[in-house]
Amino acid sequence: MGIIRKTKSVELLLDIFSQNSNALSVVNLVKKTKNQMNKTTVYRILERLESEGVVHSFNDINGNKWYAKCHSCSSDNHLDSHPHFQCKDCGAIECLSVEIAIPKVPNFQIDSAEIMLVGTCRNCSIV
Amino acid sequence: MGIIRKTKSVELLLDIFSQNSNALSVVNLVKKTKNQMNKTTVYRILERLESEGVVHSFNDINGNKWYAKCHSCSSDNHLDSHPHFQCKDCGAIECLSVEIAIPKVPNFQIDSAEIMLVGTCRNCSIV
DNA sequence: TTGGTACTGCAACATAGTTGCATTAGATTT
DNA sequence: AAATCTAATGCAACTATGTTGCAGTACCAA
Repeated sequence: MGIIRKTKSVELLLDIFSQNSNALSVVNLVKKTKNQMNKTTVYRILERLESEGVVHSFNDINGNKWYAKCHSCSSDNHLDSHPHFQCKDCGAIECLSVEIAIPKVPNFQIDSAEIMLVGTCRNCSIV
Repeated sequence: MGIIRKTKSVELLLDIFSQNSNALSVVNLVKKTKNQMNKTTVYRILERLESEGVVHSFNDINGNKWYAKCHSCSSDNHLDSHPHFQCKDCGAIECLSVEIAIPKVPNFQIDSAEIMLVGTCRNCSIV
């Protein structure tokens, strides 16, 4: 597996990720790129980027898929077990660079954790 | 607001919840009850039960909606900030009765947390 | 420059969840 | 026990997210 080919679509998406420190929803990415590529292509490129360890994905509190740049992932190992923060006012999501210890629970074999913190972001709480 | 009327559909759903300690996905509930009621009714009853504090809802790692009985919620206040555990083999979800401290993160006003722990459940790890 | 194949676009599909509206059936009153 | 009010339901049509198959296109290596 691998990003074997650097197509224009791949480069556009990588560009968008490099210009955004926040996470991006697939819905948003499809909208942003609808003049440049088909939604199927967006979905497939994101899949490839994730399997390469370039981005990681997660679902927000509404069940929609989001992607964000990885900082410490590889293709074999998505180390990032950081929490995500979603603003309930504007909907934006940020990765928080806090390592969260996955709680040990007796009798459960836990491999990973999805932690979504919900609140009000800086911009929205100013108003 | 309130469950003003105890209809047969409401009682059937309450029955199903009382017979299950695990969480139930809406998809599953719609299937289970498709001879007794319309899927719209399932969605609307679950909404009402949630606003009453009888059940709480959350999304699984695939973005689908689940409901589980509340143990310490009221209609104003969903106190349950417990984590959920989803088995990646069979897909079942259990509420874990562990109180998780919502991490404090500087500069973020956090109101609630959705914590989904992913692993292998007892049944699936025996095999 | 040529050829293999990864990648893309398109159309059609799958599934979860929502909405409007006419009808039905709980609960309450008489 | 009948009348009444309106919450609750069924249905059909819809929206949105995400997926699939396949034919055609465009990367990249040789």
